[in-house]
Formats: sequence, C-alpha cells, structure tokens
Amino acid sequence: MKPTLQDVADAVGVSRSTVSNAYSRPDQLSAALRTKILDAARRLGYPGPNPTARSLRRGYVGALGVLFTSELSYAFTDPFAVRFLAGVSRTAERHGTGLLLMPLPADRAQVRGVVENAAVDGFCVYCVGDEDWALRAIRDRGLPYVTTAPRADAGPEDRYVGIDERAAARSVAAHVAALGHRRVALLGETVLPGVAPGPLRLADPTDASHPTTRGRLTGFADAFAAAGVAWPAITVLNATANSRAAGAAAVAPVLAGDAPPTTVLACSDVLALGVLDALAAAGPRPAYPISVTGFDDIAEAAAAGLTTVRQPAEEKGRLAAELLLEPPVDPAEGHLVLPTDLVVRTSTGPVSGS
Amino acid sequence: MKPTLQDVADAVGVSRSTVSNAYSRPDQLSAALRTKILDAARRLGYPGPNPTARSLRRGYVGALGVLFTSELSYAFTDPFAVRFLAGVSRTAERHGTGLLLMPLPADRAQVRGVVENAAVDGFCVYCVGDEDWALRAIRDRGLPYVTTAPRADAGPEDRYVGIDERAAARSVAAHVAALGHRRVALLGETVLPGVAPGPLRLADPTDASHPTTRGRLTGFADAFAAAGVAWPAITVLNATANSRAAGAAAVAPVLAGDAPPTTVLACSDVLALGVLDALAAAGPRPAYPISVTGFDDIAEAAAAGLTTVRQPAEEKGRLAAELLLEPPVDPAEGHLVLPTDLVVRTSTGPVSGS
DNA sequence: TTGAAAGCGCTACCAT
DNA sequence: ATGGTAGCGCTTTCAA
Repeated sequence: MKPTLQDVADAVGVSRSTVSNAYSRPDQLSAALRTKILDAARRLGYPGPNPTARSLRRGYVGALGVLFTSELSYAFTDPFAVRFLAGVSRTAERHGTGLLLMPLPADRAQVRGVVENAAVDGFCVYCVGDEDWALRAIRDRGLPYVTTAPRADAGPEDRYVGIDERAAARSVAAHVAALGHRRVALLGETVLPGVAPGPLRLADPTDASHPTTRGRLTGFADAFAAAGVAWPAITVLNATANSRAAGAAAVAPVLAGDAPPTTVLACSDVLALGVLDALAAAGPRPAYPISVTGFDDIAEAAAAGLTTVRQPAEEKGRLAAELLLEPPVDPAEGHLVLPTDLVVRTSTGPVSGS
Repeated sequence: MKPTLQDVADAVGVSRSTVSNAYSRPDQLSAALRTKILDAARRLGYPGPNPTARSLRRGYVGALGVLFTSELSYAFTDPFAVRFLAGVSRTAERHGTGLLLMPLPADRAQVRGVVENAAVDGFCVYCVGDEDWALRAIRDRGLPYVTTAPRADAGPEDRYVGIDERAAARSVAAHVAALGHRRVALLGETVLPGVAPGPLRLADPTDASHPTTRGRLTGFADAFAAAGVAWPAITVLNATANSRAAGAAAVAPVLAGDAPPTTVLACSDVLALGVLDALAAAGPRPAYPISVTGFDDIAEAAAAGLTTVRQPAEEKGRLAAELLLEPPVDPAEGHLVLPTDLVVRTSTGPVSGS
C-alpha cells in the first residue's frame, strides 16, 4: 500500500499533526524536525498529503469547473471557445486554480451525474442555452457559477458576462440592409432542435431554441424590419453544428434554388466561413455576388475578409473567471455586458442584381 | 450549513447507508423508499453526495491532470497543443473522465505544490523538456503518467507517445538540401535558456536544452552533414517563445545581415509562419527567395503553403489518454512512436542565388 | 514546539 | 431491503 501521513509519523516517532505541519505550516515546528520528517517521507516514498483528503478537510478544492454544452472536444476546436478559454485560464492561473473541463452529456440523465461529481469550487458555464435542466443541476450544487448566455430566469445571485446580442446583430444587419439587400437569409446553429440542415420555418425569431441565436436573429429581424423587410419574407437556415462544414451544408440548398438570397447573415464566423466555402464550391452560380456576414471576429475572419461583429473573446473568459474567483462585493456587479464592434470587410457589398 | 447525507437520513428516518444507496446503487433499495429519500433531499436542498468525500472514500477521482510546461493559456493558443488536447479530451470523454488542466509554474519550488495538490488519477505531461524536477515530482506522486517528449532516463514503467523527432527533421532537411541550399539557418524555441532572440552559438545540436528541439536540430544537422554542410557553418536562431511574433523577431537580425541564409528550417510551424511574416515585412531584401520549413503541419501551414513535417496531433493526444485510461497489459506497449510525413508545399524551392 | 482528539462527508462491508 | 460499523487521509483546534 501507498504510505500515508500516519506511516511517516510512525517512522519518525511523532504525531500526525506534526507531519502535517511539516508540509502545510513549516513555521510550526523546528527546521531540524521538519527536515527529519521530510527525509523520512522521501525514504518511505510518501507522496505528500493526499489532495482529496486535504480538500475534504479544508472544504475547498482549488479548481474551477468549465462546462460545455457540446462535446468537450469542441472546446479545443471552435476558435471562439478556444479564445474564451484562454481568458479563463489566464485568470485561473493567477489564482493558482486548476480548470476542470467538463463535457455536458446530451443525455439529460447523465448531466446531473457530471455536475454532481465534479470536485470544484464553482462553475463557468460556456454556452448553455435553454438546457434548463443543466443549469438547475448546477444551481442545486449550491456553488457559485457564471454563465455566458442570457437567461430569462436569471436571479440576482446569478453571475453573467456577455454582450447585447440583439443590438450587436442589429448593427451588422443594418449595414447589410443599407447596402440595399432585401433577399435575406439568416443562418444559425440548431435554430430548432432536431431539424435537418437547410431552410426551416420559424414563425418568429424568438422561437429559436438557443437564447444566443434568439437574440441574434431578433437583432437581424429588427434591422430588416426597419428597412421594410418583414420577418416572413426572410429565409432562416439551420446548421446542425457550429462548423464550416455544417454552415456550407446549410446554405447549399438555397444556393442551388431558383431565387437565392443576395445576402446571408450567420450567427457565427465559423458558419459564415462555411457559407463562403459553399459559395466558392458552387462557382458563379448566382450571377451576382452574395454578401456574407459572421459573428465573433475570430482570427480566420480577417483573413477571409469577413464582415462581422467583434466581441472580446478572451476578455469574456477573463471576466467570467474573475466573477468566480474575485466575487464582487456588490452582486449587481456580477452582471457584465461587454461592448461589441461592427467590423466591415470585403465580404459585404452593395446589392447588385437580379 | 449545507445539508449533508446525514441530514437527509435523519429527515427520512433511515440510515446514511440507505441514503447513500439511493444515490449510488438504486438497485439496493425499493423504488418507493428511494423516491422518498430523493424527495426529502430536494426539500432540504441537499446537493447530492459531496464529490470530494466520495473520491476519498472510493479511492479514485475521475479526472486526468494535463500538465503544460508553459503557461496554461498556451494550451488554448498554440494550434498544435489545441489539437493534441482535442485528442486527449475525446478519449477522456469516452471514459467519463474530467480533464484538469494544470500550468507548471516556472518557479521550481511551486511545481511540487501544483503536482502534489492535484486531485487526479494520472498525469498527461505535455511538452515537459529537461525539467527533470517536474517529472520527479510527478513520479513521486506515484500515479501513472504519460509524456510526449523523449526522456533519457525513461524507465520501463514510463508511458510515452511521440514521434522519431530526429528522423522526421532529417526528412525536411534532406528535401531542402536536395534543392541545393547550403547557407542554412535553423530556428528553435528556447534553444538555450535565457538567451536573447536571434543567432546564438551552439557547439553541438545535442546541447539544445529541450529534448524535442535537440532531436529536431540533430536531424537537421544529419541531413546537411550528408550534403557537405558541417555543423559550424550552420546558423542557429533562438526564439524566445513558440509564437509567430517570436519567430519573426528571431530571424529579423539575419535577414538584415550581410549574407542571409537561403533557407530557414524552423522547429515548429508557428515559428516558420513567423519567418514568413518577417520575410513579407522585410520586402525583397535578399535578392532571392528564402526557403522556409516548419514542423507539425497545423491548419495555417496549408494556407500559407508551408513545407513541413506532419505529425498526427489529435492521434497523439488520443493515444496519450488511452495509455492512461486503458493501460496496456504489456508495459512494452506503453511506448508509442507515431509516423510522420514530409509535406512539400510552396515555401521551399531550388536555391537561386547570390 | 508538539500531540491528542475530533471530525470533514461519504461508502462498503457484513449483519440482520 | 436496510442498518451498524469502520474507516478513507487529512487538518485543526486546543491543551500540554
């Protein structure tokens, strides 16, 4: 068996407390005794105080749980998520706190298990949408948590860091509308659950299943309504994942259709890049250029000349972690709304035809 | 105080064991009683069994520690690291295991603390070089671990997944040598510790401080030696970080010099992209094109037309995690060497001048 | 400066 | 099907 603190104590002939002090409170015993104890520990192969036991006794863990809606690997695959995490990790690092990355299983029954089993001091919930059951599990854990998506049922206790999704979306859409576009398609991920890629019927933008998507679609709708394009005249496209491939697959049908849109506004850069891919693959099918916009302003967006809305990804992560690790005295300061910028590049231009 | 299992037991009038069973072994009690217990728990606001206490009792944690030499945020910033982690996380996910990301502090004294305090079942050591003290701390923990950099003192117990660094490096260098290049610069990150960006004197490739760099420089040297270029004739460039900016800063001096090299071989794609950046920034300073090569084959490499060595990043991560989570019965199978490919693109060409 | 005692919250064995 | 008992390995008063 692995040696324990008790074994070391026995070997040296002191009490457990003293051995414990040798590790955790060096000032509580003579240097000589401490050396003697540490030497004995080394000799016995004692690996130092067991972290789990220590946590149990001390009552805190020294780790933050980072929860993802999608599979965990998404965290390392989606550019925006990666930058968000970089921000979180920077803060965690400063606090000597670990980051426990946790996938949120699609199976509801398993969610509770994951949340309940996590040895952490708080949760950073990345991108949980209307998965209320998930948030309920987190709440039930009784630990502090911070979300990045707006929630209808947010209480004063809830910590949040995000952007004004609707206003941000309105800004790109207004830009596109000002360029004269009237034949419009909006593209989102999982606009409704379990729907195939491509166009779908959405009675109202607020029917979208994910709050972030909801906010963005609503903002898009706002701007076009102001330009005289009513909601029913707008095509909504569903992507089955937040990836280039899924974005491309979602637009493909309308591109091949009779009256393709003159502009496609995507709810993320990744999706928008997929649209660009599809356009490139389709060749000069529609006789006019199609204006495409994204959301987030990831690194690839600049290279692709994508018009988009910039939101401060790392900052968002940094602040989320700070909300947990350096809780504001005034709970009202636990609700942060960050600024966004419209970034106009070459993927949008005046409507030119047909 | 937060309610405990005991409180629930008292409220229902059963023993703690029964409450525990209600959570962990539903088949051990009647459905009716279980419901009754769970209801009471909900009513009391009992968050479910405390994960720390459970881990202590059960003797395992359900988490893997992922250790980075550099700061933690590097994990989310370096493209190769990100893909490696994606692989690790995929496997962890399959096992319902969490990933505890841990920065390895530069301060040696703190390293032990970090390693000793981590509540994990094993360590995946990403890119620890000659930081022996770090590995020693890990070994002392007595938990299984896997490394991705070759180690001189590796024992039969050690699990490892990597590539043949030297042979891989030799393959790119041979390609460049075959193109006629003889004025050669090699670029690595922290070739020697604490050295300024730019050229440095390295008596022998095996003097490089990091084993990975050592292997790659040695491979480069092999190929050029075979082509008649002796080691002392080769310029070694030091970058102070593994980033584009650092790569650019490291080559800048020689680009501005009297007799710039006709080729620069970098130890990573990120560094190589930095060289390309510097070349672009410098304009047509040397009157001939400079051939540049990278290492890893990250996504950006393809877009930039970078000639490089491809190594299976995600696979590496996946296998590393599997080595921990599905330990091979035969310890000899704990040492994996993955294949690499030379990918020739447009960044290399025949020597043309001066 | 050191040690004894009292748990932290839970699970697993073995009875009943 | 349920409960009693005995710790998991540690830290932290408090008293000596």
